[in-house]
Amino acid sequence: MPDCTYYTTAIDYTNAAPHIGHAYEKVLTDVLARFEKLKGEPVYFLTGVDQHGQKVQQSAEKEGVPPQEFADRCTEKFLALWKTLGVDYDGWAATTHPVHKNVVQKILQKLHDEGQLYKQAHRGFYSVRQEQFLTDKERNESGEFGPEWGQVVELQEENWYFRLAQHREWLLHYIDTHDSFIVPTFRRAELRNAVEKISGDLCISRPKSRLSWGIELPFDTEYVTYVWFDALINYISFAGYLAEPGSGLPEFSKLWPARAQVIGKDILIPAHGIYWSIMLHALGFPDDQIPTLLVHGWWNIAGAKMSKSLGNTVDPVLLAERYGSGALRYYLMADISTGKDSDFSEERLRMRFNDELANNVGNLLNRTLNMSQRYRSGILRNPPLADAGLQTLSSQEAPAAVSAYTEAMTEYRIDASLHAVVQFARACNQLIEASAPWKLAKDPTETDRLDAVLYHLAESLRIIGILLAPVLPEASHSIFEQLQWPHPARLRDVVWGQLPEGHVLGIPTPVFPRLEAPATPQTE
RNA sequence: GGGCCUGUAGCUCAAUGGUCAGAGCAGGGGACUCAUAAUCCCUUGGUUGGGGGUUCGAAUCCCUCCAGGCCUACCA
Repeated sequence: MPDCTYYTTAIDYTNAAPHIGHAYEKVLTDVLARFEKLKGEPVYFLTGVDQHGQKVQQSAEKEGVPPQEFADRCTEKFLALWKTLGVDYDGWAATTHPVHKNVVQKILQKLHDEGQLYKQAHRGFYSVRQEQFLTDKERNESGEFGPEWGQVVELQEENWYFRLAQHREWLLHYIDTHDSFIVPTFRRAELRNAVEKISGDLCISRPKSRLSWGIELPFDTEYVTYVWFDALINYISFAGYLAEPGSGLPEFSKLWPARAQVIGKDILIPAHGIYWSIMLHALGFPDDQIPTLLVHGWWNIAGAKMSKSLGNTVDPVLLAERYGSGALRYYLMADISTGKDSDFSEERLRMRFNDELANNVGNLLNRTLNMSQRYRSGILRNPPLADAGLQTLSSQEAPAAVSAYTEAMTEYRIDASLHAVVQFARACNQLIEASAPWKLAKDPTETDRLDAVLYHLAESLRIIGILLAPVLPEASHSIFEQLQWPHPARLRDVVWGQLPEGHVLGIPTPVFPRLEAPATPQTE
């Protein structure tokens, strides 16, 4: 068991600007990492960018800039977005980094020396214009390659192959005996069927004449390695695998295996489920060192048919500007159940934010502090009082909310964990109605009851602030400020009764101002 | 062609084979005034896509059909 919880995300390809799906995956992983911090556990969160490859090379040529410059420019957009969204990673995996290149080459050499790689000629149809070999998939109805491919010639080319098929039986057995390999479980069957159909090996090289923007094969310098042996290795190269002394990277044995590798459903088969697991196995990683793949779904675009002509991607930068990064983070976490798809809609973003955060949680804080200031000068007292409603809140509803939250978080069900928090806030609002502090305030004999109600509300809000921290770190901080709770968010503080007798609460300011529909909606 | 997922209230989604299929939003009615025109209570709304089957019992398991989505297709 590693000492430190390690999470990775897929690394994004630096050929286009980030969209909502990129933002979702990183926020999801950020929330998981922040939850570990909330528990006080060490965590290492790695994300990054995949900068090599043919598309980057082509796009750079088109713009007349060196590929590194093109990749860097695109990388900036991702870095800026993570900053805006509060994605707080510990390690940054950029595949053009020398440390990474070095590890990739060591791995290639090792596999080469052990006979896992071989060179073989392939004969096929090649499109000169598109600079790629064509398969039967590219043929049209009449069985020919259409004019979009330009001149098509039949030629022969030698390349390096990885003995993938040799590990097929191992992988099948591994899938069958390791329930937690793929989360959610319904993806296992899909992967298993794909593995059973593995027939050939994996081509892992491109001749430099066709692709120069990549990592050179150490044993055959006329070639660069292609995609998978470059990109996938980031998960271990930046975690300190085979690192030189003094590299400044983490100690590999403390991180590996990762608690989960967060990826989209589109890259489970074949990339991660097959190539990556077999690569690790071939490198000698034992079965208990193969990490869990947490496979998330996609955000589909509502009304896609209508806005197709406009290009229906959703720009997370624009959304964060319009609604704030907190609102966007909350929506992305609350409105999808991990693993499944969901429809993206700005209207739902506003609806959920307004209902659950502004009206429910935010207003709860506001009315509580306001009543405390108005009736009791903000001073908290906790008189012993036999009141069934208050007792239920403190001894049943609060602990139940915490345990439902924690359980859901542990199972990566962020939506369910947020639901538990919102439900608890709702119970607090109900308590206010039932106890009507504004009436108690008018009756001098009810002072104790008034104090007890306010104390219960303040404690509940303190707990809510803690639980919201992974998803809404800024809002959580501002709840604490208004409560004058001096500690950072820590899960151990969810124990009831931490606010001391005589504690003074702050002045209320809306933490979640209601969102209004913009004049020019993006996706509605 | 092969495979996977989904189909439950107007919308978004819940329900280890076991009370009467539940929440939130939206709709309708009412209450309250501490609060961000917020909150609270009551309420309308379902032949669980159709049809068979297994079972004492099915939204859940099996078969089949329908609809939608996704992956994959001797590969560079």
